[in-house]
Amino acid sequence: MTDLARTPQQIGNLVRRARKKRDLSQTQLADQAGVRQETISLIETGNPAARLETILAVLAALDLEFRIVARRKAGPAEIEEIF
Amino acid sequence: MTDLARTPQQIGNLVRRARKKRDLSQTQLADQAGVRQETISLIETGNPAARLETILAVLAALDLEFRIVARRKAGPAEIEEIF
DNA sequence: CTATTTTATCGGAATTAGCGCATAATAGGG
DNA sequence: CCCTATTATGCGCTAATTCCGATAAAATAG
Repeated sequence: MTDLARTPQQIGNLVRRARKKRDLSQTQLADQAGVRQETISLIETGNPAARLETILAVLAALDLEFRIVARRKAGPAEIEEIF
Repeated sequence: MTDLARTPQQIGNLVRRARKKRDLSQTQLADQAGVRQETISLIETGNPAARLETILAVLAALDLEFRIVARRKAGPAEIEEIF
């Protein structure tokens, strides 16, 4: 489970994986994050213009958080981290 | 340097610190990130509705990146991480 | 294969980022 | 102190999220 989050797609994939690991539906996660199911759908599919506060709310609902770190050269495991 | 980024404010502060460490003005950073100086100003002051792609572009311009990790209990050093 | 859950999508309304252009306000150096 | 570089705001505009209320479409269960 790579936690690298350089693109909206990667973030969306990580959100989806974390949500499924907790056996939550988009609707359930949406409720906990205070947003709509539609919004979760957009985020998981990589909406690049999502609002920062929305992403943060979703991560918090999943007991996750961002960390800002020095950019590292992407290793083989991270290349094209689509799924 | 705490890289915890739970709120737009924390992210803004981290961006500002990283920018200054590199001796860049908002205008210079804006150019590198492909946005406007005003946008950098807003981000640094904690604009909660900033677009995700904008934040990612700014971080990339600073050679930084997000990582998504399990939320940890905020230690004493992170409490009220305003500056 | 059918029914139910889950996810993706639609129209409209409201809100707001980010752009262009421009200028106050603030900070810093000489 | 003053002048300059830097940062914070301003207005009009376009574009796009997000909300609301629903509903297709897709996936899963029975």
